[in-house]
Amino acid sequence: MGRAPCCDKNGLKKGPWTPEEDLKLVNYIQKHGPGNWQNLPKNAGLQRCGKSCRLRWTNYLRPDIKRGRFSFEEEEAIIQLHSVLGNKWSAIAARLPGRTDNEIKNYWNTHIRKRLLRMGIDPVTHTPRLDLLDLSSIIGSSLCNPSLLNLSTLLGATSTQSLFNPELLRLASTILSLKQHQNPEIISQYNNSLPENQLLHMQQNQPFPSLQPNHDDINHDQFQNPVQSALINVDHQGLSSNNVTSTTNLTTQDNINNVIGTNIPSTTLAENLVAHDLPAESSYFQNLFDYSNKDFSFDSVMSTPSSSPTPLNSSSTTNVNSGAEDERESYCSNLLKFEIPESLDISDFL
DNA sequence: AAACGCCGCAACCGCCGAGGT
DNA sequence: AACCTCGGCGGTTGCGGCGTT
Repeated sequence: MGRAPCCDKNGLKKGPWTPEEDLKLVNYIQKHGPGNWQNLPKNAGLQRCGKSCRLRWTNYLRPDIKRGRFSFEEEEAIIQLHSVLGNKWSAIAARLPGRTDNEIKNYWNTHIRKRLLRMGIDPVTHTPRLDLLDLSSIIGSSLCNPSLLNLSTLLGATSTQSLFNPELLRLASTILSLKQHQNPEIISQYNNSLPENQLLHMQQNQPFPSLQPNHDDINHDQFQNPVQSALINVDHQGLSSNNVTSTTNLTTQDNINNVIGTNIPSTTLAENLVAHDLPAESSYFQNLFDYSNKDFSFDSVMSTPSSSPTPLNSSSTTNVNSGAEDERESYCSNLLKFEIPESLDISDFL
């Protein structure tokens, strides 16, 4: 393990520590305490530099170090703390008893960071970014489970099953914008059925405003974005499966595929979470969605999901970590599924 | 079974700030 | 004020293990 000795200047050893060296270091510190690291190796009879001894002690030999896999709670804490503190590993480690900054840094770089990237979440800003989304893995996981291929569910084929989450909106945004460039005539045909003001939203092709957690200065007007308009238009302008199948034999999937010109399987965020091995009940994602939800200002208009036994908490901008377990589950439900009541006229909110 | 490539992680490197002289 | 030492921190490296071909 570790870097091999690259030099041996000053007669000091480098590279992996032997059990004998560890024993010497532990014995010395147990007797005398760390004290001056510069003098420690000489006094302890070690052919190491003080820095090397300090690192070995703080990162490996310290008795209060907790070894082994990170628990879900620890992992969640790391993600949340990182969203606040950034790469301040020592500050994060200070809040995780028994874990060292080096261990947390390694775990972040080898596990969490990659997982966030796969999910299309920028590990630096903690905001959803479609350009980071590993579509191939999502598509792959969807292909393995044909039941996930129901794009009509994603885009709200029935008004009681509408799903709204920023990642899917972002996905749809890019798909639509890409196809707008590739097949402008198709988009144009589709747009002909839309009111002018809604058409404008779709053609603006602007990126989503950044959904930065942990900031209070959320712009509540940000929910008026072209993607959301587009998706709501899809829902309201006759692309629902009921309307479509009543006039043609095409399914909503077919219609969407016609619009975007390709077969894009869909999956819900919950399925993504499962597929990427991240616990769906993570409050990090509750928060992430919470802020997205805040952006969209939908929290005040959403009704209780029919599939959820827990009423939607109307004050979704509160700190989810301080709530009781049922509240946590409620937020989880909100994270994973948004539903719009049949009677609700969404255009009122646009 | 061997070769290859990827991944995890311990350890090193270089920089920086605090404190002492 | 300038210099030096020390400790801390974040970034990077590269070996060993493991899975895949």
